[in-house]
Amino acid sequence: MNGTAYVILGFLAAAPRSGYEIKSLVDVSTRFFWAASYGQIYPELKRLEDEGLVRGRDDDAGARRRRRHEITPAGRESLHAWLTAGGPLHFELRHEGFLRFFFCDELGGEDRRELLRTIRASHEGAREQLEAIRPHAQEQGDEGRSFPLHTLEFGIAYQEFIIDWAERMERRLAGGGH
Amino acid sequence: MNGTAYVILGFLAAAPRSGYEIKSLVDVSTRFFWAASYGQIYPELKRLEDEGLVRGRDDDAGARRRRRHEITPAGRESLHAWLTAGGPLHFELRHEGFLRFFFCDELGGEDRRELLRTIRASHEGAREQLEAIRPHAQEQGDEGRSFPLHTLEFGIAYQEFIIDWAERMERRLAGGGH
DNA sequence: GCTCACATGTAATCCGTTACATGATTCT
DNA sequence: AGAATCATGTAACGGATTACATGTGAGC
Repeated sequence: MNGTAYVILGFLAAAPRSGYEIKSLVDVSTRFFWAASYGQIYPELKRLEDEGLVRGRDDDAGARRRRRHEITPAGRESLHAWLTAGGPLHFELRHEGFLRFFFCDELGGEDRRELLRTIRASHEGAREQLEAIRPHAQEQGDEGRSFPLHTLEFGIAYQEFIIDWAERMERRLAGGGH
Repeated sequence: MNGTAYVILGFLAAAPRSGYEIKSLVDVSTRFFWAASYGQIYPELKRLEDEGLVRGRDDDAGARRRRRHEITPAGRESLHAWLTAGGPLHFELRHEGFLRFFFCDELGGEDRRELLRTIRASHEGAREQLEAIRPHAQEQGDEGRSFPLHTLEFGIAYQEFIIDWAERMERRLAGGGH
């Protein structure tokens, strides 16, 4: 079972959802530290159904064709087991900006500062996207789920940490000359 | 061309290397924000050779069978073009700890604090690994390449930022109750 | 003599994205 | 009428890891 399976179970634990809804929720919440695409979600929903962790039923209530997925008791158990499991946590970062920065000795001073501006700009963009999501997290908070908002606030602080670092480094390289 | 190709070009820009050496260098430097395995490096070296960005020769100097790879002028150009390219930077984070934290409303107070301790412990581990690498980065600094050390120091600060957040959140959840 | 580090590669597999194909409904 | 959104899926592809296969040389 991979992380994406638990994203699905996690959202289904709060309410039954369609695959489309799960994807939309991911896009306004977990995507900055755990993204997921349709190409994963639909096959994974089927797999979870086969394993008995999710039950899917064609939904005739609305006008539109739609498949409603519910978490099963076994699914809840599996989710809880994952949430409380010991052992190492999967952690993976791929950051092209830092990779370039690492090789910055190959560059001149102006190119270096330009790179830092690019890094800063991209994290400022990410911060804005997170800020745009805040209303959704706040709604979750109003409904008694406070951790989506905690997570979002961490995410914003995380972006700001990198932005501040880039700023400091820009100034340092500007001062030191080259 | 993917990021891993540029890791290779970046290291070859400083000195000719074998595939094995490149992998070893990655493991003591870029792996925390850009990892690479043999399964990527060897085929990628071949591909870069086919494209004329790298020249590989069987090395008879040492006793051991070994293939020595040099960057070509075209390779240097390609590296420089990548280092100074505009446009968005690839950035990807997958963090199982935050994913769990996001779904923490499903848990009780003690389980939440335990999760935060697990998150903190894993980043403390990462920080130690980075500290262990410091001598290598310092050597690079002594040889005139200062950005590996800058990058490492950022990496350590990054780990500490997350550790501090986890600590604060632990205290907050301990105080406020569940 | 044994083990560790050096050294090169490939194959299977996994995980994930992108693009495609299809179609209904709602909003303007 | 047309565009956007809701909705479900698959196929092709790419990127990366893991495990495997093989062998040499250096130091204990």
